[in-house]
Amino acid sequence: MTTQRKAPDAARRNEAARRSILTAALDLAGEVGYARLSIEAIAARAGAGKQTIYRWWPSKGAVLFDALLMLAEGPTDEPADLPDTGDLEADLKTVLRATVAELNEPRYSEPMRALAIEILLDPALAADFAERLDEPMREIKRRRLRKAQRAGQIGPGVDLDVAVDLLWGPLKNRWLHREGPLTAEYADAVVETALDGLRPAAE
Amino acid sequence: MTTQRKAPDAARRNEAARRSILTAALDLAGEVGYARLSIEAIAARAGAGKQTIYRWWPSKGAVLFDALLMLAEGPTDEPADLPDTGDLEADLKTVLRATVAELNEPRYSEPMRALAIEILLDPALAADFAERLDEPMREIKRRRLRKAQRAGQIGPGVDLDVAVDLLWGPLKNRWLHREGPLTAEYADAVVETALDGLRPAAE
DNA sequence: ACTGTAATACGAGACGGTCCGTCTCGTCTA
DNA sequence: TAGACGAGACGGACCGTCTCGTATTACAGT
Repeated sequence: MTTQRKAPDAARRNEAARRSILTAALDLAGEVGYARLSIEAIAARAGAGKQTIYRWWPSKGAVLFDALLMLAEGPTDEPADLPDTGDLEADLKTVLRATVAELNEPRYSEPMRALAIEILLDPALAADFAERLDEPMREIKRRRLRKAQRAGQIGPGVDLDVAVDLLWGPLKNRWLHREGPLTAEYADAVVETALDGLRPAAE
Repeated sequence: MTTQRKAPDAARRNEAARRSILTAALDLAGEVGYARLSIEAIAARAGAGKQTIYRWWPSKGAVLFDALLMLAEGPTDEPADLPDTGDLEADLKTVLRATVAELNEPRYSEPMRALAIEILLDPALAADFAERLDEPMREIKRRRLRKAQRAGQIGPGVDLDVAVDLLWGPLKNRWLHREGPLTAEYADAVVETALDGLRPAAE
């Protein structure tokens, strides 16, 4: 008794169909938003049968996930490491400003928002996303902060996970909940306030 | 030509039906989660007709919103102001620990999560929520921080909106995205780190 | 290398199911 | 007597599964 009902043959997979499905998912997510995004519409737009989608992806969210991975695989791959010029504040501003720019780009932002919402609804997708993208990204951030901590630019008692939450969390919130405009100035203010703290500078 | 098709007569409203619908919504949200929460199920559970729901609420999210307001209207009403003992750090820890406790209470947390998700999908509900709950709450937080700033416990150059984001944002993120356990210790660490900043204490 | 055959992914869409939001009913109440 | 109420029928949108006939692929055996 196998748990798998069917194991589709990856060697026979139609690459053109895969690409047109992912592209259709991205386009539709950008055009109609998450609430009106349906697998039927994706299949119709892609000129694909619904079964082709269900054969290769377990859920709508998984399609979106792969679609965004395809979009991210641009010219160069692997973000590897965060910049380290020795100036922590400048480096963080560079990174967060880049994030702001990306989140203001509808081509990325709308499908990403759709994925974020789907993740809230689907624990299996959440686990997959956390393992394949979120946790690796967090480790990259943690690594940059750890170097800064060793260099004495971050206090020795600071929990680096809390530090990551403080730096990237506010941006994520503003973006997902559309709480306010996402600007480079806001990113800078977050970095400065997180680094210096709320208390006035000690004399 | 009126925009309103019908204006139901509030004076004739059945209070028992209203309460049983809101209670059913809360119970179902807690039992099956947002993904499986349907208006049909709420009506069935409440022993109400679907039309009764559609007559008084514009959307599923609006029902949840009212249900949570009903739940919050406990013994005493009006949270009014955040505590001010003069010790900003202690006061913030008190408040955030209370928030943590509330968010760990399934009776509040599950319907709240359902509402949070619905808000992401429904701009009209988002606007309503922001106006009636989120912005007033933010103003209360801002007011407490402003007092601290005047008392010299927060730097004069600090943007209080950014400060609110730094203090409450990480908690909200952990809760909504289930990124990690929501503990009093985490709340304390956020307060300490946000107040002191990431940089080592100046000598 | 060439070609025949079996396997299987593919596009298309039918199917029963759930839930949507609207619409009648007949009843009950203010 | 007007209007809210419980109940549920209705058409429509998608869901996820299934069954077609077609097209493509892997793997023979010569």
